[in-house]
Amino acid sequence: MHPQKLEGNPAQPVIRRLNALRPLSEHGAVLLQQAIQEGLHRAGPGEDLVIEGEAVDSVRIILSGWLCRYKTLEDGRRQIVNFILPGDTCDAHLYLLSVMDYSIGTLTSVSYAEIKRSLFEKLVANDRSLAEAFWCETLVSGATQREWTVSIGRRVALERVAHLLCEIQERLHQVGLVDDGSCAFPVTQIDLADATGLSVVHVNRTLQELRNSRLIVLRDRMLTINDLSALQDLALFSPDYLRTKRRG
Amino acid sequence: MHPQKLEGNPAQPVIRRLNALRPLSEHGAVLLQQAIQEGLHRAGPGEDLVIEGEAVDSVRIILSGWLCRYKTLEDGRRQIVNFILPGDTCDAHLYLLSVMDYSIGTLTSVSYAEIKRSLFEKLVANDRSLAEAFWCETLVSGATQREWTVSIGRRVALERVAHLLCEIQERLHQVGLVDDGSCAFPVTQIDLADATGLSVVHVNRTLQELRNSRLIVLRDRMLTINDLSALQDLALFSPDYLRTKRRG
DNA sequence: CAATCGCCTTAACATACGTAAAGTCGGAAA
DNA sequence: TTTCCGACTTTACGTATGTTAAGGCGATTG
Repeated sequence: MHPQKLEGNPAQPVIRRLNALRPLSEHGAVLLQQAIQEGLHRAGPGEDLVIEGEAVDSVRIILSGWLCRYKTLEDGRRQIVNFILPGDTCDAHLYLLSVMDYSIGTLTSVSYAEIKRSLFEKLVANDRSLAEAFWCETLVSGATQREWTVSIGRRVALERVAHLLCEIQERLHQVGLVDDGSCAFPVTQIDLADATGLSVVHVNRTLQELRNSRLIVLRDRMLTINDLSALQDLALFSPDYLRTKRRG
Repeated sequence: MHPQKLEGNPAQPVIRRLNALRPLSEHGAVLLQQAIQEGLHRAGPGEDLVIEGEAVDSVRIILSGWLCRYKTLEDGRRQIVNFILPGDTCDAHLYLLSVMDYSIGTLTSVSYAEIKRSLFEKLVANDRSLAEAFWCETLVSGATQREWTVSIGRRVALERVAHLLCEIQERLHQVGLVDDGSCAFPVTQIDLADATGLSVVHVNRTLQELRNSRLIVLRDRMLTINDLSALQDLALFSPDYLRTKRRG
């Protein structure tokens, strides 16, 4: 599947992402694109696509827009455990479990493809490269979750916020959504607080500090990282966990 | 595979655990036991079986003993991201990625089976129930990682420590290693601190508080939970994420 | 037997971060 | 236009948790 064939194709970020994890066969890419075309959906901002405790019977592939996975405690405390970005697949295999252990909410309006479990299983049965790519995605998402555990457990606020910004820009970069250090960043400080385990006030303080040291510009839902390597050093960020090289 | 066939069999906890995730075929259970018999190993306490940044080419199934997955930051800060208990499989599919994003260290002496990637792939290719069981294990471990993120991000110290104790006893219970509310607990307070994102001193304070309220007894590497439902309430613990029901 | 070591415990003190509250600002709605 | 609302910002203050330091105690070692 060559890049030039993908221009203007809504499946572009997905193919690009999966290809990076595990090169797709021509056949697999075609199958996947068909399945995506047939399952197109949209949702507005602030909607829940999946609710904790319910069963799901399909896989969703995000074509554009941002979402997050989150869990809530009985008393309302909320923790975002992951951001879901264009090209990401939600829950590629989670229908194997009986119920979801988290909710998925949209942060922006999103377009996505919903693929029924039966069709998804046919896809991965028919093309090994697809099956492996989806599994790699699940594994990388696990590695990301571990890194979040480290971040929240051991990084101080400044490092933690910086780390999250680095991660997001690295991931967007992989699907071609970073332009000269700038990318969309439609995350409110409330969301940022719920993602980092901090309070909103402290997230605000921390962002001010990053702004004052000229490391970032964050305004009008746009993030610009002025000095990526300085920010990465500050955050103790290494992109390895997000960059899976193909392996024999 | 009936329980009575497993008495004194080192593979018992593994079969038991996988069976709960996805009932194994007789054929699959036999294949697995053979593979385990042929790959038996031991390690002492305080050893690293896997080191962050290195490649692995095999899967390890823990038969007895405790381990943990951990990551370290450049300056030495360390975060345990998971405990690995008897019956658990390490990294069932992680050889798909090029390098490990974490280390695995032993907390006690352990016995385990090491299965080479090539053999493991034959196993799962030959028996669908095995393949699905291992994938379910990976998914449950992902759900656990998310719960840890919530715990560290949003639970206060007392809840957090209590939650960890509940999780561990639930998991040990599933493989038959809890006897009347008591189980082994070979985790130092240093480890506990690295797992909860707290300092050792504060872990100590927190344990004192749990002891003083008569919820637990923790002494000589043995943990007894006196009032499980009180502890679970305190921790906002729900075992759902660890209890995967089979699904059609 | 003394010496050492790892782990646990406690105390005193420091601080990163949370909470509460109020004000600003821009965009959407009426 | 006016009103409203959500998000951002800032201040003042409180506290959960971290840091440093020291002592105890059992197990191991020489």
